[in-house]
Amino acid sequence: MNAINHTWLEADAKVLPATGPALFRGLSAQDMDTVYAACQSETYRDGQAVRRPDILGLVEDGALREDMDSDGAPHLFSLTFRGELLAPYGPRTRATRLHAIGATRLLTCERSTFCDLSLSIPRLRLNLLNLLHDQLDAARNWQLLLGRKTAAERMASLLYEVYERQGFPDKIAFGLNRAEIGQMLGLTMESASRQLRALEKAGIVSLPSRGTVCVVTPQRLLLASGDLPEQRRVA
Amino acid sequence: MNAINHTWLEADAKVLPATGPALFRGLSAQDMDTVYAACQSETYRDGQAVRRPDILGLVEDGALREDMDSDGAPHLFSLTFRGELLAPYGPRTRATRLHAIGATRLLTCERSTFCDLSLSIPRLRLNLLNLLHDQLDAARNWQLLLGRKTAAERMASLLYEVYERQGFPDKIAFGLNRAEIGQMLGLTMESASRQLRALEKAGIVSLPSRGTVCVVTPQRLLLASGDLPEQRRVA
DNA sequence: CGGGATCTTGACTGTCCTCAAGTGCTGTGG
DNA sequence: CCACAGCACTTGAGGACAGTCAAGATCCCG
Repeated sequence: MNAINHTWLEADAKVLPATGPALFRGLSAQDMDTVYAACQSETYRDGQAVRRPDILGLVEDGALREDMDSDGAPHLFSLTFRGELLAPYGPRTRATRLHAIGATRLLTCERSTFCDLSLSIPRLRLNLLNLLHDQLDAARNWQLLLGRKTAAERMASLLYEVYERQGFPDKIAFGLNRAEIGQMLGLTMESASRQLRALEKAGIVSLPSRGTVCVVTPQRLLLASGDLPEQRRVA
Repeated sequence: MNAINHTWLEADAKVLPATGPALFRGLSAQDMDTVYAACQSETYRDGQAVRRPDILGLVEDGALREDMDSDGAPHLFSLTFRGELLAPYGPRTRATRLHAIGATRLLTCERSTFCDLSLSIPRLRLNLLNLLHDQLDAARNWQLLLGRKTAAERMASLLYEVYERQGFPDKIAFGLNRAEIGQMLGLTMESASRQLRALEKAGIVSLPSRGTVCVVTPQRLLLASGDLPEQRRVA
């Protein structure tokens, strides 16, 4: 390793604890002040349409759903939770629509503002790049889910992933109905319902009310998702 | 639009015709010389394992396959053709392996070198970001394919996509067997074979030899892929 | 020409989708 | 407080599509 100072892709620095959003990893408190001063925070009600940010959208609170129009009807495509970045859209991105799930706060930034910010805080660019990589990873994992998993494994995977991304809460508040869960998993409403009930009957989750799921035995949920390395079949 | 000059995310410039790799879009001939002087060009034989580049890998000639290990056995996951960029890997990327398909030339660049390059050629950073966005788009389209398409539509989609990405050649040389085609599409070898033969019987493609597909009627192939907007069912 | 790998095809099975009926929430109005 | 309507959800029966298993055909190589 040479010691040249690269402003764009610098090595990891330890300035802030790794608690906050990944976008702000490694930023000093002073940097954060600069960022917040430059960005706008927008608030949305449950179900309200969200304007897609120019380049950067960070969910500060609540959650966002992204719906895609394919074959006529819109269908739920992805979720973005608190602390996560909205998937950016490139020049050739399919049209999707954003809506708030519950009361949601979104930190956004104009393209030009972000450019200025990233000039003074190079670390921001590195973080954005890493987040893009993460999103690519996530998309690939989802490809694995849709291409190679059974309905039961898909449901378990989705539940565990949401459980994990929401920080292992007592109850995960989806705000999604069976049809929407099915859309994410490439399943019908009926299949989604059946799989969810099967997990409930197995004692892995409980369904106290509509749109709410409690994970009772996380290990067994993870096991059911087929993502544990021990499950690999012998060649 | 204000006229502030942003070195990182500048507006489109027209310096070179849009023929070459998207990574070099908008670069002057002089810039290109700088890039090629800084990067290494590696040559691989058919089937040879490819060292994953640090940050940047551009396929100058040939093609690369990327295999992922899930549930024990490796399976073909994605293809990168001439002029395209290798999907970058983030801090949390699943382990994948790269192999050349046919004689392949790969332009690579050290992380530090790329940093230096992008300092002197800011446009390079913009292009890289746009390419990342494109890859995210592609991953999402593939999610759509795996989640919502039938076997027949998947096969047609794959063929048309490869046909398009290879520049509409007379014959597309896959270099893949039925099992590998199936892996990409979330199908078995037998299903892949059946779907290919169905397209052949329908006169949409011809299969002159193993690993080779000729697109006879591109329109009908595109139609079979289910990606034409006219096909959208009325709500 | 022969051997091995790849591909094709058929019969059967299983998973998930479709269609349909029924159940249980939730909010509203009497 | 109850009746009711509307909606989401559940459950079942049957069917379609893709997977599995197995046999046979074809190609490619030496």
